[in-house]
Amino acid sequence: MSKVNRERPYARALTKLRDAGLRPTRQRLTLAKLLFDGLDRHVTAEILHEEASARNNSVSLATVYNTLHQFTDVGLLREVVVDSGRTYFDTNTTDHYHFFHEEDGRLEDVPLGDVEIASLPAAPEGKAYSRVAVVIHVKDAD
Amino acid sequence: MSKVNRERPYARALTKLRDAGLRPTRQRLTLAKLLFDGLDRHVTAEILHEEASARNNSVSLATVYNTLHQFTDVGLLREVVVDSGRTYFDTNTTDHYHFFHEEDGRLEDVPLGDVEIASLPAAPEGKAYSRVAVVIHVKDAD
DNA sequence: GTGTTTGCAAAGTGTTTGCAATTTA
DNA sequence: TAAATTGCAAACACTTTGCAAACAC
Repeated sequence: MSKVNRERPYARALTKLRDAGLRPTRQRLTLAKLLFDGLDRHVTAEILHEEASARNNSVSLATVYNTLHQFTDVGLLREVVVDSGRTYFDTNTTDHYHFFHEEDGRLEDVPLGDVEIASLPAAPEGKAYSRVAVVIHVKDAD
Repeated sequence: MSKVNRERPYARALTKLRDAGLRPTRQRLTLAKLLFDGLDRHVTAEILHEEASARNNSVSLATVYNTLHQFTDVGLLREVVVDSGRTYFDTNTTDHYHFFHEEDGRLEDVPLGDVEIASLPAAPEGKAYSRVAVVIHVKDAD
């Protein structure tokens, strides 16, 4: 049973990489295992870099950046902009929104169905919608 | 008549600063005149710095940054996050949303009434809403 | 073996800060 | 003249890049 628990994340990561056409290198596997653990995650390059180091699977920060962008390019991740000066990557690539916790800079998913947008303005002349980003800023209640 | 046209922006800028309790220095007046020209503007520090220089009213970039933050602190401006790595400041401090033009990084106001949000999720336990940011990304239509 | 990937260190952006000189009230 | 403000240059945080060494197939 311990064998199964150890191997499932590895198999999942391997499949993700193979399907995306990315060589399953040690570094990519390390990061993929950290990212695609089954839960929706929101990470910065620095956090992911630290997590890899903490597991004795160090990946250089430059490679973490490069890998996050590669994963984004092939659709495994999505970039989220909530903070100028820090880039967040989201493992949930489906349409959805976010809570942004102002106190600690944490992001939390809000399912698409939890926000009902009844009307939107027409797109400007010659323009088409690309996507609608909704960030609900929350802070500690009094 | 030319006199009136030249002086009105100056008077408006002066009033803005006085009301905010900021000393009307040459630099603040220059930036206030550029910002509060009656239209809603979305600027970065670099753009504003260039505009001041172009009018032979140079303000050092450090002062532009400091001034934008001071204006924000006293409520004359609002910060908008749409792009990690670049801070935009908005002269429209009322509640409203934005179009973000993906091609050129330009921001455009969307009046509050043009977006109707019929429902929102409950704020997480112990949290309260701070504000809801809506950014409608648009791109050139085919 | 050959092309891909990695890691380092250097460079690049956008932004902030310490402090002496200047300006404002 | 006392306190606030400015501008410079240096420091900063985050990110990207060039290139030689290491790796995957």
